[in-house]
Amino acid sequence: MVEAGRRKAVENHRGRPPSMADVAALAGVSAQTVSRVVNGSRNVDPETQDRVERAMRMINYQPNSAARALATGRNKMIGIISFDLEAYGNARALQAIVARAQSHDYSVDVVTVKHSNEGDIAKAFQRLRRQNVDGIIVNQAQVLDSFLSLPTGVPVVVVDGDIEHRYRGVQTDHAAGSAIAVRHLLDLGHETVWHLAGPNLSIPARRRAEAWLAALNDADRPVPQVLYGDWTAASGYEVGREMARIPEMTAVFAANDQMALGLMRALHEAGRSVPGDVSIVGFDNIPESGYFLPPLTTIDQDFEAIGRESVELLMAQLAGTDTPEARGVTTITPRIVVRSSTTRRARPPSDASPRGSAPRS
Amino acid sequence: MVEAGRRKAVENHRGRPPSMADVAALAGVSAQTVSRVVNGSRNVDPETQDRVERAMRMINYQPNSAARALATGRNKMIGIISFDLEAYGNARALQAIVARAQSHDYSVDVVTVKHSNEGDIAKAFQRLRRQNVDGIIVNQAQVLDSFLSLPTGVPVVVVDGDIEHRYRGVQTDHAAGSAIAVRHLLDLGHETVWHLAGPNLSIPARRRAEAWLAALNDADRPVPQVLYGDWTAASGYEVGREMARIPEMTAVFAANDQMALGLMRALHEAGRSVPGDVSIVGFDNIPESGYFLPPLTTIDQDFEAIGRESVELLMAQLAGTDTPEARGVTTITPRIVVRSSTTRRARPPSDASPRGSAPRS
DNA sequence: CCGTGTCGTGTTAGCGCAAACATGGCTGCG
DNA sequence: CGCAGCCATGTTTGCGCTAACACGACACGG
Repeated sequence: MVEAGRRKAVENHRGRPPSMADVAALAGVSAQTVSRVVNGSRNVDPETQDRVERAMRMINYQPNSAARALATGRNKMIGIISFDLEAYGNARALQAIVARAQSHDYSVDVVTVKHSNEGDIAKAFQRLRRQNVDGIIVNQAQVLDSFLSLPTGVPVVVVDGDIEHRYRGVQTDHAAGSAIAVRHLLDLGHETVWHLAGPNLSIPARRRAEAWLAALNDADRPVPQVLYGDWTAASGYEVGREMARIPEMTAVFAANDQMALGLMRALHEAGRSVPGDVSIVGFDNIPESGYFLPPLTTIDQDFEAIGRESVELLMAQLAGTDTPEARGVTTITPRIVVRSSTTRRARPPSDASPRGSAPRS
Repeated sequence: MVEAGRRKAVENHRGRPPSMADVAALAGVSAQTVSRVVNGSRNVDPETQDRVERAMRMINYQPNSAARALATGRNKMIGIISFDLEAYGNARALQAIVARAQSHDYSVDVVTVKHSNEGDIAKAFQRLRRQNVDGIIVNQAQVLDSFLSLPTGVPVVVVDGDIEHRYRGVQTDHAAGSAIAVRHLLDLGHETVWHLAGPNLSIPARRRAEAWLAALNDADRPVPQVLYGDWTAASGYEVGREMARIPEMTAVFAANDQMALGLMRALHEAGRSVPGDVSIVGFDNIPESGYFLPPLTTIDQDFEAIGRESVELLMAQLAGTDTPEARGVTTITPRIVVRSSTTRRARPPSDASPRGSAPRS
């Protein structure tokens, strides 16, 4: 009986969910008036509005978004193309974007892409276009911008993508973050700073590596060879075992916290203490990094800001308040979080002892 | 000119994307025949099919999913309700679900819920219903099952939810995993095992705590007081500072890896070595856990299986091949990954002499 | 040679909604 | 007092697609 009542509330006599026509019949008005109430049109008599709203509640009416989309051409839905969600940064950015979109009453169609080759990304775009999304946010595109010339027909915002393309973008200021990290280590008296980089395909990884190089050049320091990981702790550990054999290495800037963790373990196993012998700075400020041994000094990215800005940029384009000529990129500035993995260099470079018999193999 | 050509390919003369009618006109057939080609109907002359396909490619036709949804009542879209994506397990499960749904050519509408109170979840359901999703997967519902009696009108699959409800479910066998963890520690000679639990609101947390208790009772061991964290490393650290003051504590089962990390740091600061003085087992096997100091013994969850099973269960219901009476829950068995954070108890409870003064780091 | 299928295709109608236009009652102002 | 203008509401139409049915051509068996 209760069950029957519940069914009744969800389906009308035609065995389908209630439509505007059902509401209209119940409230004694036309379907158009129901539509006006649903969409908050101003020109509705308060009493009529009340009657319609009561009728909607009575049969538990929900607007049909497909019909609305068909009639208006808009869907109140944005698409997100995202890569590996196991990566903390990607998941965080996705979370922030979804939350922000919801606050605008937009739904989110998420497409994940395993490999960031052009074919897979083109397929992702096509899938989203079929779903009639109103706009697309590409989260952390790890490829060059060639795919971005695909005709999508909808506004696109790119997060941490290549700056040279024709779409709106949002990005963390990787260069500023890297510069702060390098500066921090140099200020602690280290002769130079080594770099454990992310995969060269990744645009953020390249930006961080370039900024590290620039910061060393600015300070007129020797530039050690770059070593590459793939963002994982495992790769940090592998590369770290090689790095541990370099005696003159006293400071490392790792391109993310996971690789820093792997590096720390490798150094620990090699008997080199952090920060006693080697100071380390990470990037991302993952929630665990404050509890590593030792707690990691790192660069904090503001993912909330990335979500906020990317959605707002898309909304502005949807509303037409964003001029097409404004191809700018919104930049989010990161900040350093100093913990215990960095310290003043034990043997200062100024005195008689050999100073940094520079790079190596 | 190129630009104009591109526009032409995306829009027809009416300033809208090309429709079936446009394809039909170009191919010299009716719209219905185009529909048949698009949907792979068998009763189409190969030559006609070829002509239609060529026409579609020529004007870059994409079916309009809103119109299809309106006409058929199906949307090729499933909804996912997910909680905090910063939590590794949630992000992993989401990733797996999305990937699996895509392989069925279903799109995914993701709704995130900040607080798992009934109101917010009801809103999430409503939002998905408005978007006309064909089915819903609730990822890691952290509440009791009262909300699950909401009339949704579509099939629902619950991941790690309460087993007592009327929907299909998929879950990791938290009980089995916890039992393995406790058994592992007892087998190493520990008198009993302490438990650092997740928040009591969480169903997986409660299951793990209950299974820990049952395992101790089965082995007829004393049951220490449960201590609660909130899944974060920070909470593990806070609780850990208290735990470090309990001298008789030699083994801890932490309900996830992050809390285990915080606990390890607290013990380290208190001068108690892991695993020398205290052995620790975590849960989840996050990618970083193999690089903690020491590498963490933990219970590995098969998130791929969770994604696979939950989507398949939903697809079966959509296809009608799942009988409504079959209200069972698919269970995924986890496995232990033994690393260095656990070792044989240094001072065995029975004899006098210390046997095997455990290795360190 | 005519019924009965089957196959390829066309025609019609309607899914639920909102844009555009129509209508009729009322207000306000010269 | 009469007409312009506005307000609340109704009517018509079509968004793009597919279910259901219609239709002609041809095949085959009795």
